[in-house]
Amino acid sequence: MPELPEVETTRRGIAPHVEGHRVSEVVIRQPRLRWPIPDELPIELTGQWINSVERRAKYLLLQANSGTLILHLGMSGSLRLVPVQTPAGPHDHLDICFENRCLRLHDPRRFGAALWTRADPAQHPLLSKLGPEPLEDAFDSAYLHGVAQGRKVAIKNLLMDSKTVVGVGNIYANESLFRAGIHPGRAVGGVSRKRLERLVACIKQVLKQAIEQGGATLRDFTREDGRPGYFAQQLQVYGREGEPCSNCGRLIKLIRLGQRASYFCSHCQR
DNA sequence: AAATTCTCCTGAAGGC
DNA sequence: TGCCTTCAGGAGAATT
Repeated sequence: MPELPEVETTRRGIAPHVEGHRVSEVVIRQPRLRWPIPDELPIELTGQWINSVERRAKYLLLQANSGTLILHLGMSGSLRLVPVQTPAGPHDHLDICFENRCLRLHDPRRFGAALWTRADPAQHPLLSKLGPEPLEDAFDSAYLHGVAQGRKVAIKNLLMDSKTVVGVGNIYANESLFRAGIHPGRAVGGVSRKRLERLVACIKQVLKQAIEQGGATLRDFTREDGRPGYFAQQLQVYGREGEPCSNCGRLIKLIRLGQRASYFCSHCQR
């Protein structure tokens, strides 16, 4: 499931094939996603040059002259670059075609999105209330300490709340907390400033490493050329219930926090 | 206000 | 083998 590293991997993969290229055709095959793909998208986007491909949280922003295509991969979405005229299969929702290639959005579970805005995308309702990017300096221990003050929500739930920090989904929340030695269910208000500082460092570290590895391929995610990401093999707790902790050898446990699977070592994480 | 639950959807996996 | 049930999950909406 695409989290920040997978979306960033996708961005880096498609950018060279998209930036500075002109859209020759837009084909909506199956408009039903989280929200319908807007009918006017082909008229708005065809003929436009894509100036840049940026990422905000898990959204990809394809910036054209008159507006921006906002893409989200949901949990099963992927973007592939395919030769023009490549036959489409099930769950291929959208093609953005250029001279030599088509950018194809594939999303079986349809939690993704493809939207168009003529305004500043940062002001779009989906983006305007997002917290800081985890890899930017604004996300530091002072900020997290301020957010955590007086709250009793489980720290893992706070990390996965996009108002706190964006891009950290279930996989990387679990991994970050393991690296930081913090129990995922701990009430966030009671975690010391020093431990929050370590957590911030671990979040940045695990996200950077995952990006270097091309993201983690679990189930559906593939890169723009169809290759998998290789970070899945580096995961130390996610999906490893019953396996020995890589640090102490005790068995990894699984609990549910906010309906989400939370994996941890009860010896190493307190 | 903060925290929790619900909801969308479909493929995979497990049970019998 | 095959049908049935359960589960996974991002994130906005609804509810407590």
